[in-house]
Amino acid sequence: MGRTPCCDKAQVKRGPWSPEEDMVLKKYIEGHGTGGNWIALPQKAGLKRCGKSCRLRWLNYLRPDIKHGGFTDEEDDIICGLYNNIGSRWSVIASQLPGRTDNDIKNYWNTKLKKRRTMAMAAAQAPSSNNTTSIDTIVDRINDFPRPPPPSTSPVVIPIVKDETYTCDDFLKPVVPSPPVSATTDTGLGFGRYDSPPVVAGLAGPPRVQLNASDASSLVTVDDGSLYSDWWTNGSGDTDEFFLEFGGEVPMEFLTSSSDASFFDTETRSQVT
DNA sequence: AAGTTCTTCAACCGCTCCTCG
DNA sequence: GCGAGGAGCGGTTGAAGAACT
Repeated sequence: MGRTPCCDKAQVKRGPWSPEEDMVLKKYIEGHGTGGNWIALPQKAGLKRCGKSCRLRWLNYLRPDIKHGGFTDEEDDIICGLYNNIGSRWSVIASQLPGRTDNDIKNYWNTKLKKRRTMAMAAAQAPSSNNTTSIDTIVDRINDFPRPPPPSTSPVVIPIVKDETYTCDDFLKPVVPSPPVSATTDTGLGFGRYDSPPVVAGLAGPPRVQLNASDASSLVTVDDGSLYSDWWTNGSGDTDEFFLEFGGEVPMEFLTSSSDASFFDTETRSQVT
């Protein structure tokens, strides 16, 4: 038994809204308000639409003072900065941008800003001409990487945007301070997803980091000729995001192959296939 | 000019959260 | 305290138009 659907899909119209439907919905809400009940609204307004569809149409398109497109540089910076701080909390980000909807911002991020960030990451990581780089450089790059916030059970604090300066072009500078570095661990610096011990690729054992080559940033050859990489991964399955905290002296020591998704055992420091 | 690929964004889906009885 | 139902949210899809070959 699934849950009762909010409306009968066979009875409601779907797809793009016609100007007539827009007018009916707009006039009804302007005259009566939503009544705090979107499910009942379409019937009252005489629309053959699902209540959720009406809500979405109103909030994302018909609502007064909505701005579409034409994001300013300042808005770009705010979105980038907030994404850096709180991740894909589009509704929270939208609340900081008057006239913008979460859907608009989400689309804008996915089509424009995400690409820009990817390019910025690639540029920041481009190996030097002799194809080697120092460990210090790698540590700097890793520290400068934008990263999603660590999981937290504490309430989300909405940043006060006006008191902070964000620049998209300078997006690699983290707004969130990096976690404190332990002086005793020598396992590198990075972050990714933590897979609960019993369920990673059917293997039991210690925690493992899932590395997904498609999301991993480029490997870098360091002075001694060995390969290093910071990384950013989406992982898959039932995973919990976490920050791996590594020491500052040796940033990474893993992953000499960048082929398909692989797992890295943080305890044995070996790749698990 | 025609076909193909890419980009954009409105809309849908399914999930979680919240409220109320 | 519990369950039902509505609201809200984020991820994803797909149609339409633009750009490219």
